[in-house]
Amino acid sequence: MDDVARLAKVSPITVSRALRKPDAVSSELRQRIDAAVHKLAYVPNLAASRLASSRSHSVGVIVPTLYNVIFAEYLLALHEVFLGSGFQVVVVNSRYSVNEEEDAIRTLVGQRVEAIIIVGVDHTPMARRLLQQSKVPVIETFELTDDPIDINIGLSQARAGYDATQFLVDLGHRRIGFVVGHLDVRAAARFSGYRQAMEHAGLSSDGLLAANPQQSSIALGSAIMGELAENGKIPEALFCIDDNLALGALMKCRSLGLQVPGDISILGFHDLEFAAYASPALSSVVTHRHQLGRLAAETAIAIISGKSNARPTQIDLGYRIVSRQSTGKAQR
Amino acid sequence: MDDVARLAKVSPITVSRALRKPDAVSSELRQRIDAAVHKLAYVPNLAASRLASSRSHSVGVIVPTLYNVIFAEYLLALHEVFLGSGFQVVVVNSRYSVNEEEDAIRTLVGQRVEAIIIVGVDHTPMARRLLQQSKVPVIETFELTDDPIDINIGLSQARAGYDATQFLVDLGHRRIGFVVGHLDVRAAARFSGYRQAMEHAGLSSDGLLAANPQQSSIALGSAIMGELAENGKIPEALFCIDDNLALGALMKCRSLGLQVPGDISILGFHDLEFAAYASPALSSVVTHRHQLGRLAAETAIAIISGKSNARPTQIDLGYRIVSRQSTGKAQR
DNA sequence: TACCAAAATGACAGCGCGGTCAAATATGTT
DNA sequence: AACATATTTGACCGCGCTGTCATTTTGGTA
Repeated sequence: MDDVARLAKVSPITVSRALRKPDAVSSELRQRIDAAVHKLAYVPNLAASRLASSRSHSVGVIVPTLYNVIFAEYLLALHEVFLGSGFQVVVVNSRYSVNEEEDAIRTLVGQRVEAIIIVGVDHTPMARRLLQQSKVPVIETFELTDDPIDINIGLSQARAGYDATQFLVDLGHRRIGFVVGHLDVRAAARFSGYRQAMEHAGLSSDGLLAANPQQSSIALGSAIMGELAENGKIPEALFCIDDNLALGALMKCRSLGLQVPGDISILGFHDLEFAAYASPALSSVVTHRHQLGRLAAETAIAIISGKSNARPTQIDLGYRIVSRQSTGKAQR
Repeated sequence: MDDVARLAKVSPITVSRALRKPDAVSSELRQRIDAAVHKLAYVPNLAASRLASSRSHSVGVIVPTLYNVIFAEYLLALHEVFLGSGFQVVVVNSRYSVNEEEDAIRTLVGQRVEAIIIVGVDHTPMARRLLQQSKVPVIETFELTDDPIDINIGLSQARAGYDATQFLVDLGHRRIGFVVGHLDVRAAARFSGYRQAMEHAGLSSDGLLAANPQQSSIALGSAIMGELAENGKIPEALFCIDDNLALGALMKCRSLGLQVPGDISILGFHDLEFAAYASPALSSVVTHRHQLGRLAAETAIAIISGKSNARPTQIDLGYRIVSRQSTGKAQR
């Protein structure tokens, strides 16, 4: 910065000011300084800036994985809102592990991010403490909890699982399979909803769980469907934990010559972009990832800038079941 | 840090040391310090640490978008390598704009990241200058260039486009359409390869470009195919800029009653995970995103840690065409 | 012209940590 | 016991910037 100041023949502090609040500096000096900055290709040291101002101008986001469109859409929405707000978005992934999540939190708190937006509501005790102690707004997303750290925006995964299952029950299906890859907490919540719905309907869910602890994918859905067929245990309906599994199962059914929804109904989850374009079009449960991301970011900005005096504790964004062609009435 | 030191009855500098190089401190003090750190839930201020040590322990990655599986896979590989290396990965997206890319570079240089890994080889003059002046290793990926800033790992997009087109030509197709959404630089390079191949084969490419400047998606592929059919301009073969468009087109063909590959051959690009599981399985061009990410990260680490004296300038990872069911010999 | 308020500029100190070197302590040798 | 050496701990300063307050300059008014 001294070099720039020397070149522009002003004091270093004026350079600092010209860079941060250009309006506070006369236009003549501003021009001289801009020219010097450009000539030297000077880039301020953010570490020093952050240390001196004790503001990081950044927010932290923790997602379980980057390798899932769900979170990509959510991050996209977050970025859209934060872009132009002057905040840098630091994205860290926890790889579905609460311990890695704790590390991620430590990193973000260490950076003194001004808000932390995190997927999920399950954390290690230390993680909770770090978040609380950091005094920054914390926004837990995707799920709902009775005991939010600060702000909680999401949907009830268990209720969504329940209602999705009920939707299949209402179509007259009795042997309803549950298909899942890696059973993370949210998938587990949906599963418990499924089991409850089955029980309430007086149906047994024994032997109807098709799980395979891998990253959910179209390939995995196809493989699981293949196994079900091989073992001759094809249910009347499948509730797949996400649309990737559902599409994979759908495609496998086609290559096995099974009619969807004639022989088997298939219901996905999340309503990914391709669901409506599959053939037959995939029924699914709409979750509002984009809205979730946008709302989380807007809430964070409102709190940071002190505009939000009465901050809401919890927002339930709900979900919606879309019935397309892949589900139909049971044939008896 | 002073609080921790007081609680552990040692000097602050010893706390600092115990946290950074635990081996340099006697086990008794280390235990006292760890206990104090835990009790206070102390998290060091990274800005101060970075300023004092002039090391950021972070690397910067710039991608055009997070909303594309290609880059998600690439980032996944990068993260895998950097995890446990002690480097934090800072991901910034440039939204396919060289100006936003320049901003992103400024941010990363401002943070004094210790390496910059960037998608693409086209930058503003100032961006090049900032990168060069920053003195950190710069790795340009995904494309190849004659004039790399530092290190360049990728594949020739133009040659891939050429060979993919030639593959369709060799099957006997003459009216080969090119389907693309938003035409970013890499898509443009593939397109130029396509045109060259068509020309060399003595074929006209007039009226065979089906472009729609949106984010490439299954929905878009479906829509574009729908338009082609409506206008009665269905080509014998389609080279789609990526598998999303290809799958969308494929599904649309099915709902239109068009035989693939009987009536029309469809070739995708990137060989996304679902390509092999589509029905008919999608022919595509394999690009090695995972390897690309891994290699970029490994190279970065090698250079930072000074292990790489003779650093390679350019690595060509190539590509490979996989012929599945969606492409077949021209029927005449 | 003298004076005042507002705008523009500058000086100083300190943000919290780590590099460097000095001091203290432990360990081994004769 | 006396000494040399290795190991452990501590003191000091500065990293590069910004908040605060002091000082200077500008423009407007009586």
